[in-house]
Amino acid sequence: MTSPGFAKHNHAHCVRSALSAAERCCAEQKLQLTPVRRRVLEHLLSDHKALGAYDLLPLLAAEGLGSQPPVVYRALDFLVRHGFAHRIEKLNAYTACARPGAPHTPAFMICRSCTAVVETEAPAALAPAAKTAGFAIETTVIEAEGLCPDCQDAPAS
Amino acid sequence: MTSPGFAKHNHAHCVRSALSAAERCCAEQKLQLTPVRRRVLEHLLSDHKALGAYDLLPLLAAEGLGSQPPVVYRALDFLVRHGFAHRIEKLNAYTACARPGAPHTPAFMICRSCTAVVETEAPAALAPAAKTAGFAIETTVIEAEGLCPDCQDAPAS
DNA sequence: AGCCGATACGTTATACTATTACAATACCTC
DNA sequence: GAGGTATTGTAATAGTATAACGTATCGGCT
Repeated sequence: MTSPGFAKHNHAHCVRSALSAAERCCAEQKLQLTPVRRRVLEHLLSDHKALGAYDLLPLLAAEGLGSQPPVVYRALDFLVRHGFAHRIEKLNAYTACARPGAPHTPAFMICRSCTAVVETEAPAALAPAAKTAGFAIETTVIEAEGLCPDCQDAPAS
Repeated sequence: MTSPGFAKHNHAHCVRSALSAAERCCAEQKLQLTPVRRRVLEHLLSDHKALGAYDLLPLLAAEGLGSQPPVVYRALDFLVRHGFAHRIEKLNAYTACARPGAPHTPAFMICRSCTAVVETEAPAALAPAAKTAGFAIETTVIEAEGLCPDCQDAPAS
């Protein structure tokens, strides 16, 4: 499966497959996909956008789950640590992973107009520079901000 | 001049040349390198590390300059907008630019142990993916976190 | 059954990062 | 020297994240 990009797609399928991949991974690794964690992941999947922790909080509260910041931060930490979600540094926000289960180094394209976020695979962009400098890379952040195809066509709103 | 990397270098020269480049640019473009802005830039240059806005604040206050957040955020905004400094998204912090005046797209290597930050040139890593997706890139964030050569040798402190 | 350790959740308080809004000042130009 | 622009000073507040503590639940063990 290639990157879906900004194109329309069968989103219901997209959500289902991500959720079942997460379930499978959790089962294999004896991780607990608890109600809080599951609901946070579902909210992140509901749309290809990034949500801030404080966007998620009222959503959880409305469902009778914890309504204090640590609840959602812990769920996000779990999802990020196990590769079911990613943090978007540029937005201080979080988005569901497009390839849960498969280890990968993601890169993101962020539309500044409609806030859509598309995940793609990161080329090893800094490997040569790191080698030269003797720097041992552990994690990489690659995020591009700009305009998605739709928002280029429909300019200022 | 190639990227200095993490190697030792003549830091006094490094500071002087960055400052005079900033002065030259400001003169050419009729920008004002005011005392607040100049001191912030000097603090950012003093070390190859990233400083948070709230690290700079007491430094300015000790010099009789403004001591409220907007003062330092405005100075940082000026420096970043005109290419004299960069924001490190991963750290919510700011670092002096290694090539002031020359337009460029920077990438960073951040040591998680000693917090040193080295700037290098960003390859156009996402250009192919963006082209495929029809995405128009405006700005790019590329930051690698890991261990610098020194901190690899001297492990846990 | 009772205990233990590990894991997750609930809650309070607080720390850290950033911006809005408005007043005061300086400087430049005409 | 009047008006306009850019900059700074200051107070208040918004947005993001974590520390610290207690409680609940579950599984394994004796």
